[in-house]
Amino acid sequence: MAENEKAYEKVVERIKQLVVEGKLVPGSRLPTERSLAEELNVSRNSVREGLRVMQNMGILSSQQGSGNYIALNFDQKMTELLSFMYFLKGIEEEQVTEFRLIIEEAALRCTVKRATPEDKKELLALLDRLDKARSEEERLKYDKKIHENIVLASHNDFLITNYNAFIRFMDKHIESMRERVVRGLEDNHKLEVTHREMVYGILQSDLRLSMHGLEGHFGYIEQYGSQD
Amino acid sequence: MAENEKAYEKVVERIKQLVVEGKLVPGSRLPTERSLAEELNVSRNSVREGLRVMQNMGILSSQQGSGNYIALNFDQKMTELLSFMYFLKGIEEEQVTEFRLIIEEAALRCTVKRATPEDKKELLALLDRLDKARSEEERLKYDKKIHENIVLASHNDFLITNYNAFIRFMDKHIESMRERVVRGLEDNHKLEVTHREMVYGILQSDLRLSMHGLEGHFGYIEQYGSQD
DNA sequence: AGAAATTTGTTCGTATGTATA
DNA sequence: TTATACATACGAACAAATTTC
Repeated sequence: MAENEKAYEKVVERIKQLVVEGKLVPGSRLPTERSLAEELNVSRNSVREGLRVMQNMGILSSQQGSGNYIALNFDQKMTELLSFMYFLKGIEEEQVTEFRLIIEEAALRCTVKRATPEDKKELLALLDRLDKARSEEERLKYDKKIHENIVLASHNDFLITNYNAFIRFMDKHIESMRERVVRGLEDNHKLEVTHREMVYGILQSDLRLSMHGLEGHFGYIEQYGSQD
Repeated sequence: MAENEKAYEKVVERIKQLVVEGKLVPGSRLPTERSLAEELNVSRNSVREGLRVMQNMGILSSQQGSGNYIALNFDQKMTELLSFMYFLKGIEEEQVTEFRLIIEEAALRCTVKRATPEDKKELLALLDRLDKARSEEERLKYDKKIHENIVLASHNDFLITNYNAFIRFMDKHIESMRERVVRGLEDNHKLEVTHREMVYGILQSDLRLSMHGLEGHFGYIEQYGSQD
């Protein structure tokens, strides 16, 4: 046999196989734990170890008394996982800011081309709320939301997933960065102008205006945002 | 109690906590399964379910007879996971090509600024081998390697991880795409010129030249590479 | 080198809570 | 309501690999 494969790996591979073959689609009920155990010649505990792995990846959900079902809502789990891995890797600050700019710049290009009327309406609403916000806490909230919605409006799932993971990973870092930028600029006016340019550029499909806003935004980050 | 948290989730959270607190760093040995079980008031089976989840995420590795350890190299598992998730998401072809261009364009910008003499030497060597390659199989190999090394030379871990996952996920797709492009262009000469421009641009820190090569490359993909 | 202790790998049996017909 | 099927969870046992003395 020469089976170096662990028992639980058999289970994971079997489920993956069924998914890839299309025999399991979202909503499908998996074979019961007992029947999987019998089929793969492993114990039920090993089956459970394998199913747990898939469950934690967001690929299936378990319902006690009913069964295990293919779920396919891994966005959340994926985000969680990516952030934790980035944390473990301990990536340098320079790379972090660089990557954020890369994602946002790419998203902006897509969004200017592709934003729907609904996207535009939402962005305008957020800009308005940011404008009327009275506390720094509120401004931080809508600042974040504007950036997030620009990425969402790119309608590119790769960009969206990466951005979500990144933001989750960097949340605290970004908050303190905004603080330093606002302090450096003495008030938020200049910063808000950059948001306005980004959004108006999207509304008018004017890439140059949007990019000018983004470059200004990250220019301030470079100028005032660094930690030391 | 009203504990909705499942037993294995306790374990995952505990390990994460230890990592975040810095009590576990890459290479550390975890508490034994039995001691974790006792500490968290769960059975050893539940502990194992939790550890399996972490193991499959690439966060830890198990050695029979020795113990469980926080992993040193997450990259491989991370790549594998990302690829599978991308597969499951079933992302549209348009988004795929778009994302690839985004990553490679961003990497090129970084690499032109940041490539080390070793990076440049390696790229030049690969270009030479691509030039001298006699079979289409060999050309495909060095084509891939040049793109990969350009990303590696960006020295941005986010970009590198994403590219690796992406390539793994899209490997077959990219191979057949190159085939169609070469057939469309009738020979590889034009395609090789784009590689040459990218690499020479990096050697001479000439972003414009590099970008011209990349744009040409993806232009051919857009023109001939689509599936239908 | 070898024996003992430790630790993970795997299995089985049992009890319990939940969903479904 | 009852009976059945199912996941959840625990504990005990032994095998296999590693470490320690």
